[in-house]
Amino acid sequence: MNPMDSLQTLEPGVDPSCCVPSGTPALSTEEAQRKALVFKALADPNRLRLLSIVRAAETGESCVCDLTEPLDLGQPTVSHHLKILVEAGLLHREKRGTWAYYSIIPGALEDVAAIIFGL
Amino acid sequence: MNPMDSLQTLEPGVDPSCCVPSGTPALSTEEAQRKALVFKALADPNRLRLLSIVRAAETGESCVCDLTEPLDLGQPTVSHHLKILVEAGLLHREKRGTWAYYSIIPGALEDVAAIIFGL
DNA sequence: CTCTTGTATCGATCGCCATCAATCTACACG
DNA sequence: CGTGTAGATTGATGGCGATCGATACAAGAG
Repeated sequence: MNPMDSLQTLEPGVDPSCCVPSGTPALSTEEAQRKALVFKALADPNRLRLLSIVRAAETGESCVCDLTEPLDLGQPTVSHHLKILVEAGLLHREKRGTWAYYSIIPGALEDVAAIIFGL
Repeated sequence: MNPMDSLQTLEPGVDPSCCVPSGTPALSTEEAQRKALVFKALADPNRLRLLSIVRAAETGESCVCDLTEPLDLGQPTVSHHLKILVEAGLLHREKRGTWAYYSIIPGALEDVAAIIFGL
């Protein structure tokens, strides 16, 4: 479960799906599983709202305390959702002092769109 | 649970999210839930493979019997996955004779990408 | 060092979902 | 009509995930 490993390694040059022969479908089992991870992260309403809030923030980043209230969720739950978004390669976590600031990784949303069109 | 109702009504002109005031986050609860439905449909490896196979088909459509084998799943399970994809507004189902043919709804993938960039 | 505050982790619970076996429906063919 | 086949539906089951309360960890304030 290596963080920062989902979107980054999605389309390496050695991707065997570029010219799939036959027998196996266009998408291999492992590829499908890896790509599904990103959509799993997006498949929760509260996580979509988290991304929306973080993205709409003026500074481009938000700390957990700013995210707990508008979602009407407990702090552990919000922290859990943020972790999932980080592991999916969508959010970046930076701890400054007591607070943890989350921001959208540049290009992450474009990468997700690329997955969709690359099906 | 009205089929054909997920992606089609995603961006009507009256979408209240275009100029959200404040207080509530950028994404309302209902909006987030509706948009999450599409990603839920994409959040399963086997469903991603289904989309991939249907999309790669020469005729642009496939029947269930062509999809059961490459996925190594039972026929009821494949039928279930296809239903979810249809209800998400991603696949179109057309029954001709004994067979049911599934094809990707034109513009559906573009609509999903629009959701991502419109967060 | 102690206290407080922000955040992460743990453990448990509950509901949803993926899957299968069995059954049902619809259609084609004699 | 009966038979066979493609597909959908149902019911049951096992596992994963969303949520919470409690707790642990980290860092600044005093």
